[in-house]
Amino acid sequence: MVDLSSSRNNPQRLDRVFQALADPTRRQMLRSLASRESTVGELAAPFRISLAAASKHVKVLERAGLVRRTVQGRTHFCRLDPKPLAGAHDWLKFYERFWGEKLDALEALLRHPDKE
Amino acid sequence: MVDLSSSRNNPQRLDRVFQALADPTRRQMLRSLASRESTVGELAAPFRISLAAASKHVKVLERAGLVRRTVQGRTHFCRLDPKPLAGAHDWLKFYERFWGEKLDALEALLRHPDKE
DNA sequence: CTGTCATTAAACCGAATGGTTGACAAATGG
DNA sequence: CCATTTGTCAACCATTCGGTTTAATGACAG
Repeated sequence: MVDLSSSRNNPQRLDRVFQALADPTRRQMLRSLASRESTVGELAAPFRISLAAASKHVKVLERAGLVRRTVQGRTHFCRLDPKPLAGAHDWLKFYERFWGEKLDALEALLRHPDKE
Repeated sequence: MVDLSSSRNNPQRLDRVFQALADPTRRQMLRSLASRESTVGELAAPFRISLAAASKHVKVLERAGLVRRTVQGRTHFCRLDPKPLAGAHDWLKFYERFWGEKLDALEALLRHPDKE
């Protein structure tokens, strides 16, 4: 029995992941979490936003499965869960062949079609 | 002079790309465009949405730099421009080491071609 | 008990999103 | 000329987003 909700190929999960990545604040938070586990307050610190706003961002990342949280007393420790990123990476990988060197030739051909 | 708006590392562009990818309809449109250049009507056909809605989706993809359009008479031909996807791919590549090391058997099993 | 600290919850705001409908423009074809 | 096709635009609607402020929860320190 496969856990579809956490599958790399679950399109709904992909929606949430890509949407989570669509915000620079959240992307920067992920970068920060890549180097060290942090509390919500630490994640909020680099930004000129309220703690409540940062808390919302963390929740979005959590909903996308990119962050896991462990509550210890009154502080919430967040750590990166990279697995959903692999799903996004896989999705993009399909298009890898299109941006290679060969594309330029194809593009030139499409732009200047001297024959059919 | 560097064209920042089309740079792979332009964060604003990355915002728009990830946001464009956060919708399953648009992802499917990109898939379709990967195999063949299509008109807006052709892109809209597989979905139960109005042509106007599809037109909006195409515009979002265009704003993200993922689709280029050439108008020929009354029909608009859209084709994939994959370069911004390379930027997104690059961003994700940074995190590859986080999931690459700990790929267990189950995850390898789930690593199948996209069904989307 | 009483504060203070870390964080979420709730209510609100303006802007964006994804969808609709109806009107419009322009090219095509009788 | 007239109708149809292709697509956009404008207005509208409900929902979501990213932000705020103010309140509430809950854990530690006196």
